[in-house]
Amino acid sequence: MDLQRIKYFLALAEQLHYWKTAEKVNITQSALTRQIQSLENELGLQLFERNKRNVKLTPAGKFLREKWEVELNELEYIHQFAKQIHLGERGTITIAHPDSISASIMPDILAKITQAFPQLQIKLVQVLYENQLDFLKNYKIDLAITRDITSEQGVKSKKIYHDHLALVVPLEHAFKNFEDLSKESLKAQKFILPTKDEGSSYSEIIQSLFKSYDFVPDVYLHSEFGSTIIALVRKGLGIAILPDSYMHHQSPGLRFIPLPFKTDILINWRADDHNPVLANILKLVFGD
Amino acid sequence: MDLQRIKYFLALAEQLHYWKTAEKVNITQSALTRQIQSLENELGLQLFERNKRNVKLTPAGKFLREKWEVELNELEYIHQFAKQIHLGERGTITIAHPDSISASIMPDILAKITQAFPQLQIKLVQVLYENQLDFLKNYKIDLAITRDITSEQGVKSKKIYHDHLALVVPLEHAFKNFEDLSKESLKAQKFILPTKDEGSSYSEIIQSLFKSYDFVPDVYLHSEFGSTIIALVRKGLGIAILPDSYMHHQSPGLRFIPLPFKTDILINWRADDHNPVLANILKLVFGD
DNA sequence: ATTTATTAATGCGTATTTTGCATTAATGGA
DNA sequence: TCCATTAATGCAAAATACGCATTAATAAAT
Repeated sequence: MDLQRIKYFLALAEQLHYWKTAEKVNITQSALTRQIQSLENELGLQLFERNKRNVKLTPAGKFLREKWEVELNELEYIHQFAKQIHLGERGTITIAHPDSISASIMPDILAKITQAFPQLQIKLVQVLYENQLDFLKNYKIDLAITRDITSEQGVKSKKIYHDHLALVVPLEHAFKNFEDLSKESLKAQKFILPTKDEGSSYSEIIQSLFKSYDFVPDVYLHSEFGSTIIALVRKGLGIAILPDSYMHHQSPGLRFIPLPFKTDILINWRADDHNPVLANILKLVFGD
Repeated sequence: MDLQRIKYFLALAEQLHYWKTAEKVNITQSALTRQIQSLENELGLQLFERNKRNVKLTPAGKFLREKWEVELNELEYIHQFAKQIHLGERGTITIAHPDSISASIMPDILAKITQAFPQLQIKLVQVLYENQLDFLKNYKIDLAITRDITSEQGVKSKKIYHDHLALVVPLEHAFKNFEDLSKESLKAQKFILPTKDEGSSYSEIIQSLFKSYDFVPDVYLHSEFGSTIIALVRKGLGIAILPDSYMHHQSPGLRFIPLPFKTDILINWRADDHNPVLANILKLVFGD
């Protein structure tokens, strides 16, 4: 059954006149007659009571007119919706991101996305560094924003940003600026650092920082969670090294001392993910 | 858009394999390929991600699969329903009938109808004799069961039953049987009769009854409503002449004395009413 | 009662669309 | 590197839809 036929039927049901209806829907009266006839045959019922003079809906015709009207509208809406999905204007995307950038880069990115595609559903999740790739490959997340460089097969990666490391100390701490740091002064400190992860570029940068001062830090606590580390530093339990993005969090009682070490922020996604939503978001993130 | 195409799509969305799907829906793989292609063109979106080896739904395809499944089921249900309307198995019919037969013929008729067409909606109404034809012609009722013969243009009529007149008296009344009636005994009575209606065959029969005894009755009260008349008779306010169908009503305290006068019960309907429900009901009523 | 105007149905030739067959081209696995 | 699998495509045939002209039925006008 062709939906066009149903549209012809609806037009005729309104006009109740073959000629006028045919003109209105831009076919000849003969074609309209046959369309209605084949519709009736297909359904095995009569839609119109008609003689050579009058056209009138049968009870079944009246019923179908009402129902089809609704169904056609629904279908049209569905098709529009599907088109939006196709264009990447509708849909859901799950993004993992580190806590550190949740007050700096993430708000920028999210603002861009919601402005350009207000219909998109965005799910934000936090995933341990070690799980990110797994989650990506298993479709638990679609996009991973991370500080780790990956050369995993099937995962594409691109740098979108960078920030610097900073030494985080309580306000009353002796360290005021970068020049206060030395092998000796550092040796006296207790450190709270991120979980040491083999192959994590972020950890490596911190290691190379310590190497540049030629000493091994006294690390008595590891945490993957920046907010935990910050809380501990504020309580005077040690000092930390964190990306300076944390300065954007509201963190009174702390001093950030910038260090000359860059950390990259990358965005990872499945190479074979053809979801138009992803394409749109990547375009948006790389666009400027 | 052809619904058949959507069915092909749904089949392919399940199998994700052109050859197998084509076989299943009894067309060739080439035809299926083109059906899907034209569906995609028509919608302006991609339904499947495919290379020469794999077939996979796009997000829009997934969405449409889900929605179309529902819509197609709805449409199928609607078409079945319409078919039932066409066959006169579904629908509504409004029937007017006199109060007198509501405990005798009507239950029989209604039992027949609901047994044969359990899905039918029947509306029963009581209409004054004088309004019946108007209501019929103005589509307020579809069927009028009445005691009046009509030769109205455009209204068909057929006798379906007859009953007899009966004299209705209180139990303690002197009249016990037909032989007690005479010109003199009748003259002493007060009568409660139906509203006298010009051209009403029912009234005419009652008139001819009185003529056969050659007297003019003392009628001090008219009512169109049999139940009213019966209540008045029971209270001793007079005697009445009613169809003996009223005997089927539960009416203690009354005696029905049968009279040798028949009244016909007819069924009227619009000659140009092609509602299949009506046809079915007429067939049922006349069928035996 | 007869004529006229209107209008849905239909026969027929043409145009369009769909289909099946055979082939091609891409791709994953041996 | 070869082979098997499989979606896409060129082409001719079949099916379907369409428009034009005509027909037949009927309501309105005379």
